[in-house]
Amino acid sequence: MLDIRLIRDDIDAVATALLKRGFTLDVERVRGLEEERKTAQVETQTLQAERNQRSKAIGQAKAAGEDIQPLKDEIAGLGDKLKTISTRLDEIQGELDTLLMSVPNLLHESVPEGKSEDDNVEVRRVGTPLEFSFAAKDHVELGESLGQLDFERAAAIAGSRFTSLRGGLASLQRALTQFMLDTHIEKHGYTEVYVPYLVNRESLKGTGQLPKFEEDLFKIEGESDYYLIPTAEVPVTNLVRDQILESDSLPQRMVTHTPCFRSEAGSYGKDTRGLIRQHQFEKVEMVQIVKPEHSYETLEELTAHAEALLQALELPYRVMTLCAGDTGFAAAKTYDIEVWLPAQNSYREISSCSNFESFQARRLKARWRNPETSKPELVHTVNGSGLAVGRTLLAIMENHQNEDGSINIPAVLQPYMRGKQRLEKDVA
RNA sequence: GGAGAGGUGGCUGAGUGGUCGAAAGCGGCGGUCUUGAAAACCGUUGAAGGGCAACCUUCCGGGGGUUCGAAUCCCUCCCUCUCCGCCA
Repeated sequence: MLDIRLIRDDIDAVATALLKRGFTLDVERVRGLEEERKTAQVETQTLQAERNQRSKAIGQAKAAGEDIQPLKDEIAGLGDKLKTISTRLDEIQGELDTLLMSVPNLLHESVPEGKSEDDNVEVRRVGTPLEFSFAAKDHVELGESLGQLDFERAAAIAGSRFTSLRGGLASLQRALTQFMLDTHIEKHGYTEVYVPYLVNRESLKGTGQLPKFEEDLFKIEGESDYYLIPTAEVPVTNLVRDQILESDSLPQRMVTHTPCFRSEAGSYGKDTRGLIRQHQFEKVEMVQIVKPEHSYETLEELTAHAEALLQALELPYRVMTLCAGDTGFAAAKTYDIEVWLPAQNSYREISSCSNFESFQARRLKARWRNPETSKPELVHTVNGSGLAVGRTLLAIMENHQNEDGSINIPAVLQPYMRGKQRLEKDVA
Protein backbone atom coordinates (compact mmCIF):
# COMPACT_ATOMS: atom_id res chain seq x y z
CA MET A 1 0.00 0.00 0.00
CA LEU A 2 1.18 3.48 -0.81
CA ASP A 3 1.30 6.26 1.75
CA ILE A 4 -2.04 8.04 1.56
CA ARG A 5 -0.29 11.30 2.37
CA LEU A 6 1.89 10.93 -0.67
CA ILE A 7 -1.27 10.59 -2.75
CA ARG A 8 -2.92 13.57 -1.08
CA ASP A 9 0.13 15.75 -1.48
CA ASP A 10 0.80 15.11 -5.12
CA ILE A 11 -1.62 12.73 -6.75
CA ASP A 12 -0.57 13.68 -10.25
CA ALA A 13 3.04 12.75 -9.59
CA VAL A 14 1.93 9.41 -8.14
CA ALA A 15 -0.33 8.76 -11.12
CA THR A 16 2.50 9.54 -13.53
CA ALA A 17 4.85 7.24 -11.66
CA LEU A 18 2.31 4.42 -11.72
CA LEU A 19 1.79 4.88 -15.43
CA LYS A 20 5.38 3.75 -15.90
CA ARG A 21 4.33 0.26 -14.95
CA GLY A 22 1.13 0.45 -16.95
CA PHE A 23 -1.24 1.16 -14.08
CA THR A 24 -3.81 3.87 -14.49
CA LEU A 25 -4.83 5.50 -11.24
CA ASP A 26 -8.36 6.85 -11.25
CA VAL A 27 -7.29 10.31 -10.16
CA GLU A 28 -10.73 11.90 -10.29
CA ARG A 29 -12.27 9.14 -8.21
CA VAL A 30 -9.55 9.39 -5.57
CA ARG A 31 -9.85 13.17 -5.49
CA GLY A 32 -13.62 12.93 -5.11
CA LEU A 33 -13.47 10.36 -2.34
CA GLU A 34 -10.78 12.32 -0.52
CA GLU A 35 -12.91 15.42 -0.70
CA GLU A 36 -15.92 13.58 0.70
CA ARG A 37 -13.80 11.91 3.33
CA LYS A 38 -12.50 15.21 4.58
CA THR A 39 -15.95 16.73 4.89
CA ALA A 40 -17.45 13.68 6.55
CA GLN A 41 -14.52 13.29 8.91
CA VAL A 42 -14.53 16.88 10.07
CA GLU A 43 -18.30 16.75 10.60
CA THR A 44 -18.12 13.45 12.47
CA GLN A 45 -15.37 14.68 14.71
CA THR A 46 -17.18 17.90 15.48
CA LEU A 47 -20.28 15.99 16.53
CA GLN A 48 -18.21 13.58 18.58
CA ALA A 49 -16.54 16.49 20.35
CA GLU A 50 -19.92 17.95 21.17
CA ARG A 51 -21.24 14.64 22.46
CA ASN A 52 -18.19 14.14 24.65
CA GLN A 53 -18.48 17.62 26.10
CA ARG A 54 -22.21 17.28 26.81
CA SER A 55 -21.81 13.87 28.34
CA LYS A 56 -19.10 15.11 30.60
CA ALA A 57 -21.35 17.94 31.74
CA ILE A 58 -24.11 15.46 32.51
CA GLY A 59 -21.68 13.42 34.56
CA GLN A 60 -20.70 16.48 36.55
CA ALA A 61 -24.29 17.55 37.07
CA LYS A 62 -25.20 14.10 38.27
CA ALA A 63 -22.28 14.07 40.70
CA ALA A 64 -23.47 17.41 42.02
CA GLY A 65 -26.92 15.92 42.56
CA GLU A 66 -28.64 18.06 39.99
CA ASP A 67 -31.49 16.98 37.75
CA ILE A 68 -29.96 15.74 34.52
CA GLN A 69 -33.14 15.21 32.53
CA PRO A 70 -33.13 18.72 30.96
CA LEU A 71 -29.54 18.23 29.85
CA LYS A 72 -30.42 14.90 28.28
CA ASP A 73 -33.33 16.46 26.45
CA GLU A 74 -31.04 19.06 24.97
CA ILE A 75 -29.02 16.53 23.03
CA ALA A 76 -31.86 14.42 21.78
CA GLY A 77 -31.20 13.69 18.13
CA LEU A 78 -27.49 14.26 18.30
CA GLY A 79 -26.87 10.55 18.48
CA ASP A 80 -28.81 9.83 15.31
CA LYS A 81 -27.15 12.65 13.45
CA LEU A 82 -23.76 11.36 14.47
CA LYS A 83 -24.67 7.83 13.49
CA THR A 84 -25.73 8.91 10.00
CA ILE A 85 -22.64 10.89 9.23
CA SER A 86 -20.18 8.44 10.76
CA THR A 87 -21.73 5.58 8.81
CA ARG A 88 -21.22 7.63 5.68
CA LEU A 89 -17.61 8.25 6.70
CA ASP A 90 -17.05 4.52 7.16
CA GLU A 91 -18.42 3.86 3.68
CA ILE A 92 -16.16 6.43 2.08
CA GLN A 93 -13.18 5.21 4.03
CA GLY A 94 -13.97 1.66 2.97
CA GLU A 95 -14.12 2.60 -0.69
CA LEU A 96 -10.88 4.51 -0.41
CA ASP A 97 -9.18 1.57 1.29
CA THR A 98 -10.39 -0.89 -1.31
CA LEU A 99 -9.14 1.35 -4.05
CA LEU A 100 -5.81 1.93 -2.35
CA MET A 101 -5.27 -1.76 -1.68
CA SER A 102 -5.30 -2.49 -5.37
CA VAL A 103 -2.75 0.17 -6.29
CA PRO A 104 0.71 -1.33 -6.98
CA ASN A 105 3.96 -0.11 -5.49
CA LEU A 106 5.96 2.76 -6.94
CA LEU A 107 9.04 1.66 -8.84
CA HIS A 108 12.60 2.49 -7.91
CA GLU A 109 14.23 4.99 -10.24
CA SER A 110 16.72 2.37 -11.44
CA VAL A 111 13.97 0.15 -12.88
CA PRO A 112 14.16 0.16 -16.69
CA GLU A 113 11.12 1.09 -18.72
CA GLY A 114 9.31 -1.59 -20.65
CA LYS A 115 6.09 -3.47 -21.07
CA SER A 116 6.86 -7.18 -20.93
CA GLU A 117 9.59 -9.64 -20.02
CA ASP A 118 11.15 -8.95 -23.40
CA ASP A 119 12.20 -5.58 -22.04
CA ASN A 120 13.98 -6.93 -18.98
CA VAL A 121 17.63 -5.93 -18.80
CA GLU A 122 20.47 -8.38 -18.33
CA VAL A 123 22.79 -7.37 -15.50
CA ARG A 124 25.34 -10.15 -15.65
CA ARG A 125 25.89 -13.65 -16.97
CA VAL A 126 27.80 -16.18 -14.91
CA GLY A 127 29.10 -19.59 -16.01
CA THR A 128 29.26 -20.99 -19.51
CA PRO A 129 26.70 -23.46 -20.82
CA LEU A 130 28.29 -26.83 -21.58
CA GLU A 131 28.62 -27.90 -25.18
CA PHE A 132 27.26 -31.43 -25.29
CA SER A 133 28.82 -33.87 -27.73
CA PHE A 134 25.42 -35.55 -27.96
CA ALA A 135 21.82 -34.41 -28.15
CA ALA A 136 20.90 -33.12 -24.69
CA LYS A 137 17.72 -34.67 -23.32
CA ASP A 138 15.21 -32.74 -21.28
CA HIS A 139 14.61 -33.57 -17.63
CA VAL A 140 11.35 -35.38 -18.28
CA GLU A 141 13.00 -37.86 -20.59
CA LEU A 142 15.96 -38.21 -18.26
CA GLY A 143 13.88 -38.70 -15.17
CA GLU A 144 11.44 -41.10 -16.70
CA SER A 145 14.11 -43.27 -18.24
CA LEU A 146 15.81 -43.41 -14.84
CA GLY A 147 12.48 -44.58 -13.47
CA GLN A 148 12.61 -41.86 -10.85
CA LEU A 149 10.19 -39.27 -12.20
CA ASP A 150 6.53 -40.12 -12.75
CA PHE A 151 3.94 -37.58 -13.84
CA GLU A 152 1.36 -40.20 -14.69
CA ARG A 153 1.12 -41.55 -11.18
CA ALA A 154 0.95 -38.02 -9.78
CA ALA A 155 -1.83 -37.19 -12.20
CA ALA A 156 -3.72 -40.24 -11.00
CA ILE A 157 -3.24 -39.25 -7.37
CA ALA A 158 -4.02 -35.55 -7.76
CA GLY A 159 -4.22 -34.26 -11.33
CA SER A 160 -2.11 -32.44 -13.86
CA ARG A 161 0.76 -30.23 -12.71
CA PHE A 162 1.79 -32.60 -9.94
CA THR A 163 4.88 -34.76 -9.67
CA SER A 164 6.09 -37.88 -7.98
CA LEU A 165 9.77 -38.62 -7.46
CA ARG A 166 11.42 -41.87 -6.48
CA GLY A 167 14.79 -43.10 -5.33
CA GLY A 168 17.84 -40.98 -6.11
CA LEU A 169 15.88 -38.10 -7.59
CA ALA A 170 13.67 -37.85 -4.51
CA SER A 171 16.79 -37.86 -2.36
CA LEU A 172 18.44 -35.29 -4.57
CA GLN A 173 15.57 -32.88 -4.08
CA ARG A 174 15.90 -33.27 -0.32
CA ALA A 175 19.69 -32.93 -0.57
CA LEU A 176 19.28 -29.69 -2.50
CA THR A 177 16.93 -28.28 0.11
CA GLN A 178 19.30 -29.20 2.89
CA PHE A 179 22.29 -27.75 1.06
CA MET A 180 20.52 -24.48 0.39
CA LEU A 181 19.38 -24.08 3.98
CA ASP A 182 22.78 -24.95 5.41
CA THR A 183 24.53 -22.51 3.10
CA HIS A 184 22.26 -19.62 4.05
CA ILE A 185 22.46 -20.43 7.73
CA GLU A 186 26.19 -21.07 7.95
CA LYS A 187 27.63 -18.77 5.29
CA HIS A 188 25.07 -16.02 4.82
CA GLY A 189 23.95 -15.42 8.39
CA TYR A 190 20.28 -16.35 8.18
CA THR A 191 18.18 -17.78 10.98
CA GLU A 192 16.06 -20.77 10.09
CA VAL A 193 12.36 -20.44 10.80
CA TYR A 194 9.42 -22.81 10.57
CA VAL A 195 6.00 -21.44 9.71
CA PRO A 196 2.41 -22.45 8.88
CA TYR A 197 1.64 -23.55 5.33
CA LEU A 198 -1.96 -22.45 5.71
CA VAL A 199 -2.57 -18.78 6.32
CA ASN A 200 -5.51 -16.46 6.85
CA ARG A 201 -6.67 -13.60 4.64
CA GLU A 202 -5.01 -10.94 6.77
CA SER A 203 -1.58 -12.41 6.11
CA LEU A 204 -2.16 -12.50 2.37
CA LYS A 205 -3.34 -8.90 2.40
CA GLY A 206 -0.24 -7.95 4.32
CA THR A 207 2.16 -9.19 1.69
CA GLY A 208 0.02 -8.08 -1.24
CA GLN A 209 -1.42 -11.32 -2.67
CA LEU A 210 -4.91 -10.22 -1.66
CA PRO A 211 -7.29 -8.71 -2.50
CA LYS A 212 -6.04 -8.63 -6.09
CA PHE A 213 -4.74 -12.12 -6.80
CA GLU A 214 -7.27 -14.43 -5.23
CA GLU A 215 -7.48 -16.60 -8.34
CA ASP A 216 -3.81 -17.58 -8.04
CA LEU A 217 -4.40 -19.17 -4.66
CA PHE A 218 -5.76 -22.44 -3.38
CA LYS A 219 -8.42 -21.85 -0.76
CA ILE A 220 -9.41 -24.40 1.85
CA GLU A 221 -13.10 -25.24 2.10
CA GLY A 222 -14.41 -25.01 5.63
CA GLU A 223 -15.37 -22.71 8.42
CA SER A 224 -12.09 -20.84 8.58
CA ASP A 225 -10.76 -18.90 5.62
CA TYR A 226 -7.48 -20.69 5.12
CA TYR A 227 -5.34 -20.47 2.03
CA LEU A 228 -2.39 -22.65 1.01
CA ILE A 229 0.72 -20.51 0.84
CA PRO A 230 1.88 -19.60 -2.67
CA THR A 231 5.30 -18.77 -1.20
CA ALA A 232 6.93 -18.76 2.23
CA GLU A 233 7.21 -15.01 1.84
CA VAL A 234 3.66 -14.81 3.18
CA PRO A 235 4.01 -16.51 6.57
CA VAL A 236 7.61 -15.42 7.17
CA THR A 237 7.05 -11.74 6.45
CA ASN A 238 3.93 -11.86 8.60
CA LEU A 239 6.08 -12.81 11.56
CA VAL A 240 6.63 -9.07 12.03
CA ARG A 241 3.03 -7.98 11.42
CA ASP A 242 1.82 -5.48 14.05
CA GLN A 243 5.24 -5.44 15.68
CA ILE A 244 7.40 -2.56 16.78
CA LEU A 245 10.94 -3.88 16.50
CA GLU A 246 13.87 -2.55 18.47
CA SER A 247 16.62 -0.96 16.41
CA ASP A 248 19.26 -3.49 17.49
CA SER A 249 17.08 -6.42 16.41
CA LEU A 250 17.49 -5.35 12.78
CA PRO A 251 18.25 -6.57 10.25
CA GLN A 252 16.32 -9.80 10.64
CA ARG A 253 17.51 -12.43 8.20
CA MET A 254 15.23 -15.41 8.00
CA VAL A 255 15.29 -18.50 5.83
CA THR A 256 12.88 -21.38 5.54
CA HIS A 257 11.95 -24.28 3.34
CA THR A 258 8.29 -24.82 2.50
CA PRO A 259 6.13 -26.36 -0.13
CA CYS A 260 4.33 -23.73 -2.23
CA PHE A 261 0.94 -24.06 -3.84
CA ARG A 262 -0.24 -22.10 -6.84
CA SER A 263 -3.39 -22.57 -8.84
CA GLU A 264 -1.69 -21.36 -12.02
CA ALA A 265 -4.99 -20.03 -13.25
CA GLY A 266 -4.39 -18.19 -16.48
CA SER A 267 -1.38 -20.24 -17.47
CA TYR A 268 -3.22 -22.89 -19.44
CA GLY A 269 -1.04 -24.44 -22.05
CA LYS A 270 2.09 -22.80 -20.63
CA ASP A 271 4.94 -25.04 -19.52
CA THR A 272 2.67 -28.05 -19.44
CA ARG A 273 5.58 -30.44 -19.77
CA GLY A 274 7.81 -31.26 -16.86
CA LEU A 275 8.66 -29.71 -13.54
CA ILE A 276 8.70 -26.06 -14.55
CA ARG A 277 5.20 -25.07 -13.57
CA GLN A 278 3.55 -27.16 -10.87
CA HIS A 279 0.67 -26.70 -8.45
CA GLN A 280 2.95 -27.86 -5.65
CA PHE A 281 6.68 -27.23 -5.45
CA GLU A 282 9.44 -26.90 -2.88
CA LYS A 283 11.18 -23.61 -2.30
CA VAL A 284 13.79 -22.19 0.04
CA GLU A 285 12.98 -18.58 0.76
CA MET A 286 15.07 -15.77 2.24
CA VAL A 287 13.30 -12.86 3.93
CA GLN A 288 14.98 -9.81 5.41
CA ILE A 289 13.42 -7.15 7.60
CA VAL A 290 15.66 -4.09 7.41
CA LYS A 291 15.97 -0.41 8.15
CA PRO A 292 14.87 1.69 5.18
CA GLU A 293 18.32 3.09 4.43
CA HIS A 294 19.72 -0.42 3.96
CA SER A 295 17.10 -2.04 1.77
CA TYR A 296 18.83 -1.58 -1.57
CA GLU A 297 22.18 -2.87 -0.46
CA THR A 298 20.25 -5.75 1.13
CA LEU A 299 18.64 -6.52 -2.21
CA GLU A 300 22.08 -6.80 -3.81
CA GLU A 301 23.37 -9.02 -0.99
CA LEU A 302 20.36 -11.26 -0.97
CA THR A 303 20.55 -11.70 -4.73
CA ALA A 304 24.20 -12.65 -4.33
CA HIS A 305 23.19 -15.22 -1.70
CA ALA A 306 20.92 -16.89 -4.22
CA GLU A 307 23.61 -16.72 -6.90
CA ALA A 308 26.16 -18.36 -4.60
CA LEU A 309 24.07 -21.51 -4.66
CA LEU A 310 24.02 -21.70 -8.44
CA GLN A 311 27.76 -21.18 -8.56
CA ALA A 312 28.31 -23.98 -6.04
CA LEU A 313 26.02 -26.24 -8.06
CA GLU A 314 27.94 -25.39 -11.24
CA LEU A 315 24.88 -24.09 -13.04
CA PRO A 316 25.20 -21.27 -15.59
CA TYR A 317 22.81 -18.38 -15.05
CA ARG A 318 22.10 -14.76 -15.73
CA VAL A 319 20.63 -11.99 -13.61
CA MET A 320 17.91 -9.78 -15.04
CA THR A 321 16.48 -6.50 -13.79
CA LEU A 322 12.76 -6.69 -14.37
CA CYS A 323 11.42 -3.81 -16.39
CA ALA A 324 8.59 -1.58 -15.20
CA GLY A 325 5.84 -3.60 -16.83
CA ASP A 326 7.12 -6.95 -15.57
CA THR A 327 7.79 -5.99 -11.94
CA GLY A 328 5.31 -7.55 -9.52
CA PHE A 329 2.49 -5.67 -7.80
CA ALA A 330 4.17 -5.18 -4.41
CA ALA A 331 7.78 -4.80 -5.51
CA ALA A 332 9.71 -1.58 -6.06
CA LYS A 333 12.52 -3.43 -7.80
CA THR A 334 13.11 -7.05 -8.74
CA TYR A 335 16.02 -9.13 -9.98
CA ASP A 336 15.18 -12.43 -11.57
CA ILE A 337 17.88 -15.06 -11.66
CA GLU A 338 17.53 -17.31 -14.68
CA VAL A 339 19.25 -20.67 -14.95
CA TRP A 340 20.44 -22.17 -18.21
CA LEU A 341 18.34 -25.08 -19.47
CA PRO A 342 20.10 -26.92 -22.32
CA ALA A 343 17.01 -28.77 -23.52
CA GLN A 344 15.08 -25.52 -23.88
CA ASN A 345 18.19 -23.77 -25.11
CA SER A 346 17.25 -20.81 -22.94
CA TYR A 347 17.44 -19.26 -19.50
CA ARG A 348 14.48 -19.80 -17.15
CA GLU A 349 13.59 -18.11 -13.88
CA ILE A 350 14.84 -19.93 -10.80
CA SER A 351 14.77 -17.09 -8.29
CA SER A 352 13.12 -13.74 -7.90
CA CYS A 353 14.59 -11.20 -5.47
CA SER A 354 12.66 -8.06 -4.61
CA ASN A 355 12.77 -4.96 -2.49
CA PHE A 356 9.26 -4.00 -1.41
CA GLU A 357 10.43 -0.93 0.48
CA SER A 358 7.61 0.03 2.88
CA PHE A 359 4.78 -1.32 0.69
CA GLN A 360 4.30 -4.55 2.61
CA ALA A 361 5.33 -3.00 5.93
CA ARG A 362 2.55 -0.41 5.68
CA ARG A 363 -0.06 -3.11 5.13
CA LEU A 364 1.48 -5.21 7.88
CA LYS A 365 2.02 -2.35 10.33
CA ALA A 366 5.56 -3.67 10.68
CA ARG A 367 7.64 -0.97 12.29
CA TRP A 368 10.87 -0.33 14.11
CA ARG A 369 11.71 2.26 16.71
CA ASN A 370 14.14 4.75 15.26
CA PRO A 371 16.44 5.83 18.11
CA GLU A 372 17.06 9.17 16.44
CA THR A 373 13.41 10.15 16.53
CA SER A 374 12.35 7.55 19.14
CA LYS A 375 9.27 7.12 16.96
CA PRO A 376 8.01 3.96 15.28
CA GLU A 377 8.73 3.98 11.55
CA LEU A 378 7.96 1.46 8.84
CA VAL A 379 10.58 -1.18 8.09
CA HIS A 380 11.52 -2.28 4.59
CA THR A 381 11.07 -5.87 3.47
CA VAL A 382 13.30 -7.68 1.01
CA ASN A 383 12.96 -11.27 -0.07
CA GLY A 384 13.96 -13.79 -2.67
CA SER A 385 13.97 -17.45 -3.47
CA GLY A 386 17.16 -19.21 -2.65
CA LEU A 387 16.20 -21.20 -4.63
CA ALA A 388 13.14 -22.76 -6.20
CA VAL A 389 14.10 -26.36 -5.43
CA GLY A 390 12.09 -28.13 -8.11
CA ARG A 391 13.50 -25.95 -10.85
CA THR A 392 17.00 -26.36 -9.47
CA LEU A 393 16.52 -30.11 -9.56
CA LEU A 394 15.59 -30.06 -13.21
CA ALA A 395 18.45 -27.69 -13.99
CA ILE A 396 20.92 -30.12 -12.42
CA MET A 397 19.44 -33.00 -14.38
CA GLU A 398 19.73 -31.22 -17.69
CA ASN A 399 23.07 -29.50 -17.15
CA HIS A 400 24.85 -32.43 -15.54
CA GLN A 401 23.55 -35.24 -17.74
CA ASN A 402 25.74 -37.81 -19.46
CA GLU A 403 25.25 -39.45 -22.82
CA ASP A 404 24.04 -42.68 -21.19
CA GLY A 405 21.27 -40.81 -19.38
CA SER A 406 22.94 -40.82 -15.98
CA ILE A 407 23.27 -37.58 -14.04
CA ASN A 408 26.35 -36.31 -12.23
CA ILE A 409 25.70 -35.11 -8.73
CA PRO A 410 27.48 -31.80 -7.99
CA ALA A 411 30.30 -32.23 -5.47
CA VAL A 412 28.64 -29.99 -2.85
CA LEU A 413 25.59 -32.25 -2.79
CA GLN A 414 27.41 -35.54 -2.49
CA PRO A 415 27.76 -35.36 1.31
CA TYR A 416 23.96 -35.01 1.42
CA MET A 417 23.62 -38.02 -0.91
CA ARG A 418 25.49 -40.56 1.20
CA GLY A 419 28.54 -40.03 -0.99
CA LYS A 420 26.76 -40.94 -4.22
CA GLN A 421 28.34 -39.33 -7.30
CA ARG A 422 25.77 -39.96 -10.01
CA LEU A 423 22.17 -40.90 -10.51
CA GLU A 424 21.72 -44.06 -12.55
CA LYS A 425 18.90 -46.39 -13.38
CA ASP A 426 18.45 -48.78 -10.49
CA VAL A 427 19.54 -52.23 -11.46
CA ALA A 428 17.64 -53.88 -8.67
C1' G B 1 -14.73 -32.64 22.37
C1' G B 2 -16.31 -31.24 27.99
C1' A B 3 -15.47 -27.62 32.32
C1' G B 4 -13.33 -23.11 33.93
C1' A B 5 -10.16 -18.48 33.69
C1' G B 6 -8.38 -14.67 30.79
C1' G B 7 -6.99 -11.07 26.48
C1' U B 8 -5.44 -3.46 28.84
C1' G B 9 0.45 1.01 26.39
C1' G B 10 7.43 -1.32 24.03
C1' C B 11 6.88 -5.15 28.37
C1' U B 12 4.53 -6.72 33.30
C1' G B 13 0.07 -5.40 35.40
C1' A B 14 -4.23 -2.30 38.19
C1' G B 15 -8.83 -0.49 36.79
C1' U B 16 -15.92 -3.36 36.61
C1' G B 17 -20.81 2.90 33.82
C1' G B 18 -18.88 9.44 34.20
C1' U B 19 -13.12 14.97 34.28
C1' C B 20 -9.72 7.22 32.36
C1' G B 21 -5.65 7.46 27.27
C1' A B 22 -5.92 4.59 31.52
C1' A B 23 -2.52 3.50 38.44
C1' A B 24 2.08 1.21 39.55
C1' G B 25 6.51 -1.15 38.06
C1' C B 26 10.06 -2.34 34.15
C1' G B 27 12.20 -0.51 29.79
C1' G B 28 13.34 4.16 26.83
C1' C B 29 14.79 9.40 26.79
C1' G B 30 16.67 13.96 29.45
C1' G B 31 19.01 15.71 33.90
C1' U B 32 21.55 15.79 39.04
C1' C B 33 25.66 13.25 41.22
C1' U B 34 30.61 10.91 39.36
C1' U B 35 37.39 11.25 36.66
C1' G B 36 34.08 7.76 33.85
C1' A B 37 30.35 4.15 34.57
C1' A B 38 26.87 1.80 37.80
C1' A B 39 23.58 2.80 41.75
C1' A B 40 20.44 6.50 43.77
C1' C B 41 17.35 10.69 42.95
C1' C B 42 14.40 14.28 39.74
C1' G B 43 11.79 14.97 35.28
C1' U B 44 9.82 12.92 30.87
C1' U B 45 7.81 8.94 27.78
C1' G B 46 1.56 5.02 23.93
C1' A B 47 -0.26 4.67 18.78
C1' A B 48 -3.14 6.31 14.52
C1' G B 49 -5.77 10.25 12.11
C1' G B 50 -7.77 15.44 10.95
C1' G B 51 -6.58 20.85 11.02
C1' C B 52 -2.07 26.42 8.92
C1' A B 53 -2.57 26.49 14.12
C1' A B 54 -4.78 26.70 19.06
C1' C B 55 -6.76 22.18 19.21
C1' C B 56 -9.82 18.01 18.11
C1' U B 57 -11.06 12.73 17.07
C1' U B 58 -10.22 7.47 17.43
C1' C B 59 -7.93 3.20 19.74
C1' C B 60 -8.09 -1.19 26.32
C1' G B 61 -8.25 -8.87 21.17
C1' G B 62 -11.92 -8.22 16.25
C1' G B 63 -17.01 -6.95 14.99
C1' G B 64 -21.96 -5.46 16.54
C1' G B 65 -25.37 -3.53 20.43
C1' U B 66 -27.35 -0.85 25.06
C1' U B 67 -26.55 4.30 27.12
C1' C B 68 -26.47 11.34 27.33
C1' G B 69 -21.78 8.71 28.41
C1' A B 70 -18.47 2.01 27.74
C1' A B 71 -11.77 -0.50 29.05
C1' U B 72 -16.07 -1.41 32.41
C1' C B 73 -22.86 -3.91 30.70
C1' C B 74 -25.02 -7.33 26.52
C1' C B 75 -24.33 -10.36 21.84
C1' U B 76 -20.88 -12.63 18.55
C1' C B 77 -16.25 -14.18 16.58
C1' C B 78 -10.93 -14.96 17.31
C1' C B 79 -6.91 -16.10 20.47
C1' U B 80 -4.31 -17.63 25.17
C1' C B 81 -4.04 -20.40 29.78
C1' U B 82 -5.68 -24.47 33.49
C1' C B 83 -8.17 -29.28 34.30
C1' C B 84 -10.50 -33.73 31.93
C1' G B 85 -11.01 -36.79 27.44
C1' C B 86 -8.91 -38.13 22.65
C1' C B 87 -4.75 -38.06 19.39
C1' A B 88 0.16 -37.60 14.89
